Amino acid sequence: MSLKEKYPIALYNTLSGKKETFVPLNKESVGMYVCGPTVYSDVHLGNIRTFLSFDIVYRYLMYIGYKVRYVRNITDVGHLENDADEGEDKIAKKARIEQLEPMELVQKYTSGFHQVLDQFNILPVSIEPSATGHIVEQIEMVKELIANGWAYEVNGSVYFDVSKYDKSHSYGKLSKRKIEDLMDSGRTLDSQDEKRNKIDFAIWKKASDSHIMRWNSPWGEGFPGWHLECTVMSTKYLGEQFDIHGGGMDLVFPHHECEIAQSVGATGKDPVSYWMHANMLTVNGQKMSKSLGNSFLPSELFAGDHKLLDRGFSPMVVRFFMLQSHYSSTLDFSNEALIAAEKGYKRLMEGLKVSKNLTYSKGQINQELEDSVNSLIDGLFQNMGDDFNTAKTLAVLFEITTLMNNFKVGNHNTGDIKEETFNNLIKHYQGVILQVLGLNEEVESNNNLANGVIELLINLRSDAKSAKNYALSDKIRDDLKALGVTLKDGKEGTEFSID
RNA sequence: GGCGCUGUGGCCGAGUGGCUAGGCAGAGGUCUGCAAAACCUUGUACAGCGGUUCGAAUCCGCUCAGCGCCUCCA
Repeated sequence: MSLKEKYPIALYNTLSGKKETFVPLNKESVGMYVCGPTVYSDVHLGNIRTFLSFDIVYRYLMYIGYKVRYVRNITDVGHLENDADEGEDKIAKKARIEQLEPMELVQKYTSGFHQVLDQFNILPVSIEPSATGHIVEQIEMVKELIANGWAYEVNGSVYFDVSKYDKSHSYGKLSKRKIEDLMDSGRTLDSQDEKRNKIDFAIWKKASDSHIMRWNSPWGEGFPGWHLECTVMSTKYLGEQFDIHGGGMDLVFPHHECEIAQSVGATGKDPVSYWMHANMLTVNGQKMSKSLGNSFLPSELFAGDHKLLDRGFSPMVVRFFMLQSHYSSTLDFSNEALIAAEKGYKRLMEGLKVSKNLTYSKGQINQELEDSVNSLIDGLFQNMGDDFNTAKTLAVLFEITTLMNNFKVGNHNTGDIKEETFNNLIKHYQGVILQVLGLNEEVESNNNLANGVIELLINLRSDAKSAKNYALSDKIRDDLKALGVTLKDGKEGTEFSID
């Protein structure tokens, strides 16, 4: 029985508002689409949280045996600066400010994005399509939407007719909105409007004379609307219907709502089985966002170069910090919380190291321990399978960590449990930490010279201790500590760790 | 204004109607030449007020506080 059969997954579906048992369209494989960034500036930590959340989903699905095609787009055109369908394209505007060709700008921030993901050990996705690479497909879909009667053209722009769509399908079913409320709330556009109704959205926009990013289309030169790219690219790479669609909570409306309307309008099918949304990272209770000016850049975090931070924190500490909460809860970012997370992370990494040095030796089976170890292993999968609850999974990992230390110290013998159980425990303890949660050991000094010198000092200290020269032995210990090398005396001798 | 979410012990943060979350910090102990690490033990909790129930942090109502979406945003 494979892991994915043994441990079914329940996940919260925004569409139904309930936790549902995950049943993929194809038994062995999963199609997942996540809305990627608009590459007009550096990604901040809030963005990272979302991509991390889905990295966990991706990793766990693979760990339990699914083949996953994970598509995450790069938005490099179509996001307008202001009110939907008004103002300047973000990419074009930033390109002008930075005096770059739009494509240069896109390249710059796409590279930066990848670099940051890599630092956080977020795996590359299966396919990473860009909006500008799919203009032809987008034009095709606009044509289909017009042909199917869901869209209309005005002065070279094409809009989706939301009111008409709502008469036969329910627009707003994902975000639980009623079309009447939408009609009489929100801001009224002050400029002339080509749209039949204010809630209609652009799927193709005519390019003004000054607009640089433009393509030929049956409606003249223009560019695609924001929501269209995701519908087009998810359909192209995952099919008209696929399993999971994810993104940040702030994309539920209007972005994902519009995606559903476009898919249904174009293919007649509801595109997604499970909609998942990651909650926001907050700072002092407020959403971290560029426009509020409270965002942290990864580089500021690593260097501690931010007014709210006393010092820097490593990417893995931040990853651990984020995994301590559930993806669907808001998470508040603070100096104190990071310090606590750093210690917890180190404890877990020490446990990992201990687990690597344990070997099994046969003994008398302690049935009570045997049972509790088996339920710990089950707990790992049950908690991950319970809507990817990394917080609960970490709690189990810490319990196993204590057990690992007990094996090491001799409070328990590895032979107290069956060999098969022991091997299973080690395998999944390490597997969940490294493969599923993606918590790597930070690159310790692989410098042989440094390690050799530290070992030498440890030996000298040991000699000094034997000679009861505690002044010298303590000096060695304290001076090494000052350099960031912590010595730990144990039964088997002295170990060290480098901060 | 409309729709929705949150409020847990010193801090962060899980949580199924009845059974220990976990991490960090604190207290006591074991080990140690002393420390550190590790191990063992350990306290204060569910915003307020009502209600449902044999029993609620967990369900319902009201109040207070904070937040999100409704405009670009992960």
